[in-house]
Amino acid sequence: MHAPRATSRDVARLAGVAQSTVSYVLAGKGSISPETRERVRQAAEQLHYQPNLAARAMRTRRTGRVAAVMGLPTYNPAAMLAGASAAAQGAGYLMDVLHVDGSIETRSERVLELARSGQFEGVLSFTPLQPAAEDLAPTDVPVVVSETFDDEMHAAGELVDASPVVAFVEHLAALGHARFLHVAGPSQYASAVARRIAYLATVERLGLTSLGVVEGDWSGQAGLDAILSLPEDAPPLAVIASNDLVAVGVMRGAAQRGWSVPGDVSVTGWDNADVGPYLTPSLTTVDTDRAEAGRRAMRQLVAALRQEAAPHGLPPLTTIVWRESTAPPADRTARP
Amino acid sequence: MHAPRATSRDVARLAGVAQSTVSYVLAGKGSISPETRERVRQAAEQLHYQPNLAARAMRTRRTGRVAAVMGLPTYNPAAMLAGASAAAQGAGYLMDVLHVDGSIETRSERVLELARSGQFEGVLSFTPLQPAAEDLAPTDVPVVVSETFDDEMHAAGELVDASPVVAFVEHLAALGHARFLHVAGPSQYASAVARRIAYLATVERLGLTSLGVVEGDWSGQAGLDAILSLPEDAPPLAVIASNDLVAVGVMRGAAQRGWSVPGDVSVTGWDNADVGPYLTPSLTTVDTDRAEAGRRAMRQLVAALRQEAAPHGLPPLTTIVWRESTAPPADRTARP
DNA sequence: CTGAAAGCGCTTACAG
DNA sequence: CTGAAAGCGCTTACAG
Repeated sequence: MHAPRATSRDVARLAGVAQSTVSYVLAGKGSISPETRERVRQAAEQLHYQPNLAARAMRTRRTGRVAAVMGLPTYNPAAMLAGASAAAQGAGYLMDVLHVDGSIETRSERVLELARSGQFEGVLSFTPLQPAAEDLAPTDVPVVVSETFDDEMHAAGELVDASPVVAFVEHLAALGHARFLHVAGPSQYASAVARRIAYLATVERLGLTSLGVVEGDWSGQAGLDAILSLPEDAPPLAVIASNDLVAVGVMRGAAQRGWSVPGDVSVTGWDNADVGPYLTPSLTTVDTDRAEAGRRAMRQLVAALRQEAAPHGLPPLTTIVWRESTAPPADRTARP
Repeated sequence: MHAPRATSRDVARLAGVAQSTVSYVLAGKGSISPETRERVRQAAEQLHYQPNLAARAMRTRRTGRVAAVMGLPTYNPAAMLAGASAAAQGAGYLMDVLHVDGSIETRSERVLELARSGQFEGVLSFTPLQPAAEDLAPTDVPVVVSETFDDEMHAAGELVDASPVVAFVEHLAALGHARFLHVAGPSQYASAVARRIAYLATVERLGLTSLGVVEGDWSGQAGLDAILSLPEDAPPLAVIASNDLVAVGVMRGAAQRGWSVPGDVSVTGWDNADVGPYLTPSLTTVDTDRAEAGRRAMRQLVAALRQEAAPHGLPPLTTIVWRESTAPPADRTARP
């Protein structure tokens, strides 16, 4: 049943040629006669021959692999990894995914180990690292940290990230909303900070009232608690939640207090989760093109490998999806 | 800034010893004097020396790595991979994650390539493969397909998988429900088939009425469509949905038709998604211990690597979480 | 206690 | 057109 692993030597023996000839034939290099070529190919086929990549890597000093490192999983990273993987393959690399966790120091150390292990030609990190990490890696093994998920406050990331918050507040104000609440993400996250700043700036610029910024942990409970702690006269108001799960918590809180959504409480999410369109009311949210984010990040690594400049000034990855959870405020004075 | 990659030769030169001595010291083998040991260790530290794993693998014929192969991502695989990774590390292996897609033939071929590449000591597949794949791999590279997600109908997997369906129907019947509907998953999935069989058998055994089994694609739309196509006199009924997303679609469908949940329509999900507790009503569902599933699968691979028997007869991985979406049927005759 | 040497399976200049 | 040989960086018997 089981096949023993064949080496190029085995193939050479079966084909009656030198081992180096096998190597030439399979690499498509050298000048080998068509007959020999065919004999070798058949022998290789018959033995299910496949080059030992460890040996090849040692000889060529090229592994053809890059590592993609992730920390705590961002909400459904599959699409992002698919994009990165496709970009890697397009450039002639295979991508492995590795998970690291612990403090930023631990993660940085672990990434350096990967870079020094000789297993990878480059490392793309989707988790923040110490700035020094990119410099401590071996000369020929670039380490690139994806800006998309960086903990630092890059100007580009900041603006791109927060622009939907501005659009949300402006649109809701145009619908007639004057009172807002923001259930923010934890302030360790650059994206959470950027959105909070954008929220406060926009509310002030438009002369609106903010009932506050509540810091949450991206959980449904955070949204629920935020609503339950509001005064009875809070509605009508508009809530900018840090993600869809928080927004669902907000909706439940509203239901518990007898406030209607979207009339008494309009709410926006972030992430475009699968359930969004099927909630009642369906949820207004932000869709992020994760596959494109992955592709862009990998292209940065490939540019570093080729010692080229990385592409710049690309369009934002986010799109707003308007649904039923955002509407003009209900006229509460007209109520029974 | 950048450090060139150091080899054991570099360390030996710096420490003033033979290259083989470096190897002995770092492996903790051989009998090396404490002084030499210390000199070598310091030199290695100073140069950030780290053994080239490709070279080590070639010499030892051991890579210390196993591959975990996934197809289309199961709903949030992170916990499962974390469990598998922990089990691998506990057994002295590093785990890489690779994604494969395409037909079952393509995937099987790709997995065999991995097994023959010399990069991995074993392969654990979380995606179904052709039965022959496990036999065509090299003698010393076991390929194990995780039963948890197998497409084939294993007796064990079948029973374990479907038991919550039995419990759902029994419990709902005890609450007074007599009319049921099942929105099933696609019949290519073993789990979908097992649940459908369990549903039909239980409904019949208890003398209940089934309004049918609708085959869906795990989407919210499937749940929505199933409800919209029911006759006006369908309620009160209980819907067994194939997952939480489908269940949310069912809830939206009920809202559109003016049917209350859980009074007119009780509904159960599957997966214990994050949003479940915050929906209105909150969703009764099935929680699967994904980390344990990953651990068990990896233990099977490790058992194969050690040529030991795999553990058997383990308790099920599922727990039912009862919430608000399941309740006694409303008395519709008493309605306005 | 330490070092010289073989060899893992490959690729690639080089000699025939 | 083909083959013998070196060497990638390691580990490990073996000789001193």
